[in-house]
Amino acid sequence: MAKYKEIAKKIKDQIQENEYNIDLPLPSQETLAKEFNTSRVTIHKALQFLVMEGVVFSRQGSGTYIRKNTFNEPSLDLDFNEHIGLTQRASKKGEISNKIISFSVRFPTQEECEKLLINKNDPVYDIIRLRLLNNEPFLMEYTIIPVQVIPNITENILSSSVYSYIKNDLKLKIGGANRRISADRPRDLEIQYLECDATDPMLEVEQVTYLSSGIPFEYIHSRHRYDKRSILVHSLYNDK
Amino acid sequence: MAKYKEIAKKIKDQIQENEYNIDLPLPSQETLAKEFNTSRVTIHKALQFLVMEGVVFSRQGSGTYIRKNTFNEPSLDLDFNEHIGLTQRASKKGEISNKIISFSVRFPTQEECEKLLINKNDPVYDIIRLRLLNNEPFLMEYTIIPVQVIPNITENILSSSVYSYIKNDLKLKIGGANRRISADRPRDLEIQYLECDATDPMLEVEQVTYLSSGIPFEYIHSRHRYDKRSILVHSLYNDK
DNA sequence: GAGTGGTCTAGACCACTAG
DNA sequence: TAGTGGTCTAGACCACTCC
Repeated sequence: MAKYKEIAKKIKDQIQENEYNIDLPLPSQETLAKEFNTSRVTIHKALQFLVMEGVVFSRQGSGTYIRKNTFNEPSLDLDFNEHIGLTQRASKKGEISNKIISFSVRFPTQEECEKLLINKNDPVYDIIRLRLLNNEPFLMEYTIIPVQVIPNITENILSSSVYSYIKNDLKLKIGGANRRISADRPRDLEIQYLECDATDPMLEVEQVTYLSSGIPFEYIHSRHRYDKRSILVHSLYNDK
Repeated sequence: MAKYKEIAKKIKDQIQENEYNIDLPLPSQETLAKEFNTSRVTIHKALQFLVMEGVVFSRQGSGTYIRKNTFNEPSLDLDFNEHIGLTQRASKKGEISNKIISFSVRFPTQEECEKLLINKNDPVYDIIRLRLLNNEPFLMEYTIIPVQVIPNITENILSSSVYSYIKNDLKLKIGGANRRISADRPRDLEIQYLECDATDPMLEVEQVTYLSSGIPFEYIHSRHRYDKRSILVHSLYNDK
């Protein structure tokens, strides 16, 4: 791991173990540079990294301070600033399991071609899964994956984690995702499987995920029970 | 403005004007460094900035490529990666106006004290506004602002933009925000003002906004008509 | 092996904050 | 005015990709 990330991790750990006074600035970059036996630029980069994670914030001329975050208690939140897949993410809160509702191969729709940057003759997997936490259903996921990009998907893989198949078996890296979040009414399938009422709102996340090569590899609609899920986002503003 | 941000802006403009072949990598960092008459570190920083904005992505050993984004057509999206306030943000799409439903001063609740890091004796503004695009209501906003942090708020300011009052008149900088997004049923007030049905889902954003000094200055619940609003987020993954 | 992006250094200067 | 973080440089080495 890069030195600046290691330093960032150490500082973060120290913050979480209350080794710094939360009301005072951290030691200056110069002090930290001596402490970690490195250059100030590297310390600056480490702190920058923590700024992006929302752990600290810096004020030119004043110092770097610990950020007192607001939404960190919660129950079943999905934090887009944590960079891990759903399975690992939610497993902190309990036992995640998957139920495969359907699994097939077909040709893509026009919209799927556009989102996944493929041709209409490139077959895609069409997967519908129900996801449960401690055996309680909380989300339905409609997944489209191009066969040529992620080949040889099996029911076994779908029951555990597609992400670890991609990372560990195919040795591919995941680069990022674009998401659109909205609210909607439930469909019949969701009323049935999520055991919710026809008047219950749904929280929908529409998402295209990319490999680090820039190739999109999945187009997902996930629809969440509104009472079991919320999404955390934190933003920085850079404009003057 | 910092040199690396100026360069980032120029490169971004060039990309948007199709001055680069979208399927080929950008010129190498070394080439760009010569072109912009600067060091490679500065070019690297500029490209890093564009990576964070989701404009390009880099692959070690290969090059830096233009990202073909997926959700950029839309109608009334709120993009958390654009760093501007609602008023400017949505004004691209039409005429934004505000209707003040109520405006008062009171002592904060326990929860408001915790989110805003204030004491129970520090008065807060309590503001309810209806926001309209082209005279059609699309969101209701419940805002709590500590009087001591943002003093002298008037109905006039509320009708235009609190953010520009903070930036232009008070000369304060906005640092960032934490948000929680969820879905919910509408309340009576929303059914009335947003002209929606009791069974319509609502998209809710709960948000604490900070000044660049780290002091929280507003705690907002905004509740959006589900058919008029979605939220865009883009994420990068850094884990190996 | 040649070319690419990622990281690191040491030193410098600047912009800003606070006493 | 002293101390802080923000930026920039020139040069170096490494890890990775692609031929």
